[in-house]
Amino acid sequence: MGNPSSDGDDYVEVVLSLVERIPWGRATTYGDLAEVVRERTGTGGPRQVGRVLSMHGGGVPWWRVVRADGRLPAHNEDAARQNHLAEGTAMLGPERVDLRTAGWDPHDSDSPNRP
DNA sequence: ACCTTGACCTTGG
DNA sequence: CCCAAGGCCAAGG
Repeated sequence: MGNPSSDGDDYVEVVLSLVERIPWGRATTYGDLAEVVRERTGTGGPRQVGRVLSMHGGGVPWWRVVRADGRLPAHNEDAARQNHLAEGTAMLGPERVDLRTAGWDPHDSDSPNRP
């Protein structure tokens, strides 16, 4: 049943809950995340995911969400880099996550993937 | 209702 | 690899 409080809050909750599930040392993209969120809430896109993280990302590992090409978030690249370094995330360059290895698909949030 | 902005994506040169 | 253009979705002025 729906929580009639507000759809906007629901959207935010869905995004944050998914971001919290991204495993240590892995990463996913705004686009893939938005795709799953859209299936659950019926709305939103990559930019909306970015908006949510910019406003409410303080309590979740936001640095594990990167752009489609693996580049770090466009406003906190420095902090993101430090976190990935600490997590030992597979990187291609100093500013790019290796999604081929560290990529995590929010669709398969139940099982491990991409060894 | 129109226009601008933004933690985006994809394609083409 | 770098750059530009068009598309996309919602919020705020």
